[in-house]
Amino acid sequence: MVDVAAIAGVTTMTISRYLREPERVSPLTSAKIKEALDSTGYTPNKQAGGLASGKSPVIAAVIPNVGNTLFAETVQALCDVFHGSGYELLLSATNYDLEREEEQVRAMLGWLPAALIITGRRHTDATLQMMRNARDRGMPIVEIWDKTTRPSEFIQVGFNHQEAGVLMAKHLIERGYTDLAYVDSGVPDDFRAHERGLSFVRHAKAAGCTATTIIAPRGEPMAAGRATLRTLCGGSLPRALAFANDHLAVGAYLHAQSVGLAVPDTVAMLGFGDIALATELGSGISSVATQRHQIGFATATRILQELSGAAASTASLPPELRPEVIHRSST
Amino acid sequence: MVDVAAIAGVTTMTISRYLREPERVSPLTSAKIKEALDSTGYTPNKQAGGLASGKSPVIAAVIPNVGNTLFAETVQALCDVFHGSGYELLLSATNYDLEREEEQVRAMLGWLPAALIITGRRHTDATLQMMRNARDRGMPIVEIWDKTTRPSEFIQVGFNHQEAGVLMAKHLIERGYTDLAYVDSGVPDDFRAHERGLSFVRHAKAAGCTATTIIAPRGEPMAAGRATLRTLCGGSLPRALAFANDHLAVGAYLHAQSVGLAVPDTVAMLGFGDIALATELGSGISSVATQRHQIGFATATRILQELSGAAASTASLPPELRPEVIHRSST
DNA sequence: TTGAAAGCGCTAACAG
DNA sequence: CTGTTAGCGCTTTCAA
Repeated sequence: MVDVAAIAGVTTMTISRYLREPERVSPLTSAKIKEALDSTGYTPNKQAGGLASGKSPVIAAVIPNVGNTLFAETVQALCDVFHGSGYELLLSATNYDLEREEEQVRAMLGWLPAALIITGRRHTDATLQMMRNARDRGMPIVEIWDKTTRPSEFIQVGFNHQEAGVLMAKHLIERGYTDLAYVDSGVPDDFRAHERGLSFVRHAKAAGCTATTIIAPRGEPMAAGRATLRTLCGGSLPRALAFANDHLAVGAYLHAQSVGLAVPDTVAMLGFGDIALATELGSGISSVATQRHQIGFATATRILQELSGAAASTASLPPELRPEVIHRSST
Repeated sequence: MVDVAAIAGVTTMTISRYLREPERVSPLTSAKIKEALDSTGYTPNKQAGGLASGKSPVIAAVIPNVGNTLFAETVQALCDVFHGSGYELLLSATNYDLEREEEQVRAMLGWLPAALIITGRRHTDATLQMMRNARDRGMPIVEIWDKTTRPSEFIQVGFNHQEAGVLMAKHLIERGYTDLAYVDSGVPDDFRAHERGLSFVRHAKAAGCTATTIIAPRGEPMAAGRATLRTLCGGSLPRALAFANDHLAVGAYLHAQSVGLAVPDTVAMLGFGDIALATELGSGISSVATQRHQIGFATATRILQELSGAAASTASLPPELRPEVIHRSST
């Protein structure tokens, strides 16, 4: 910056001002600075800037797994919205491990990000402590992909997984099935999937149905779905299956196709997530649409709003992200 | 840090040292510092640290689209390897737009990242200039998902797309097909897909086959694949189709199933990317395996190597990431 | 409209 | 093993 200033014949202060509030620099000076800037290929050092100003144009996001389509699309939406707003995205993956989440959050907060996006509402005590501290210092903290029924201490952009579980049970019951099972994710810390399962089973039983939970093996999810159905075929096969996610459902559906099991006549299947494939496969797999892109979009929008100083009261609430069963032919 | 130092009864320098080189602090002092650290919940300010040390524990990655499974898995691998190494990942998405890429690179370089990961080898002149400058200052720059046959000015971790195109053509020719077509991606800036297509067609023609290129519509790729096949069925259907990516192939495959077109007897299909679904669908779609996880892994490993000061000569070359046709039943 | 001075929180280099 | 000094590159605040 010193070089640029020397070339333009001004002080660094003027350069700095030109970069942040160009309207406060005279047109003549601006022209000189512009030229100097081009000739040097200057890139402002953001660390120095952040240190001096106490803010940093970074937004931190902590996600279980970027490789998962659901989260990947949410992240993509974040990138899209933040692009052009001047914020960068600092990303980290926890691999569904709360300890690792804690480390990541600690590391990210060291960057004094303008906001923190974190997945879900379950965190270690230490993580929660850090989140509260940060919030109290004015940092917007958004929990995504979950939503409690009562008001929460952080902003939440997502939906209620208990309701989602009930929704799944209701759908199957309405379609006339009474012998149900929930195929749960094999990932121990995938709390949201387990939560849907619990309330699925609870609701189904309360409605007088048979309902059990089956845990899919870990590993590649489609293969796990396939394996689960294979195992079930060995014993007693429930009349209708609700899956923790579409990948499991797809795997099971494909297995059914390959062994000639009729869907939904012999076994009905309901997925969760509504990935593109659910529409395309066979005559369509019924699934719960979750608006994963919308979650990213709403989160980013809400954060930008908060950061631009819109009072919490005026800040419009995130749009309703209520999940919805998309009925296709597998149920 | 001043507070922590006061509580522990030492100077900030000792705290700083404890955090970075704990073995150089006496056990007694360490214990006190540890306690002070816990009691305050101190989080080091990374901007200040970076500014002072001239390095920053961040690695920048510029990717076309995080929502795409291929890149998402690469990114996931990056996260996994960098986790624990002390580096964070600064991520941005270009949406296959070189202008946007330029902006992003400029913004990211402002963080003085320890390394830069960028997708592909085509960039605007300004981007290239920035990359060269950075490299000359010692920053490892890695171009991923591509590889030129000649030595390149940057580190490349990926494979050669011309060879991949030839590979696809060869596979189909070996299987006895002579009336071929390449279904290209509808994304104009997906250069790598176009490049595979060009050499696919060139090789096929040189081998005496008929070969054309068909451009898939933009939009959701499976739907695009389906639409492409539907269109082709209206006119003359080539005997074998090579697709720019597996999503297109899957869409087309599903369309074939739904209209009762025999695969591969009426039309053969070869995908690219080898996503999990290619294995699972029907009796399997032949596809080119690209080791997308491996690309992330090799990139991260290589970068850590360079950063740990391993001389360029000793740094082991990234493992061979040669694509490979996985033959299943669709060809 | 521009500049001067001070300092953000940390670490490098050296001294003790 | 621990402390002192200086300064990273920028922005804030105030003065001209």
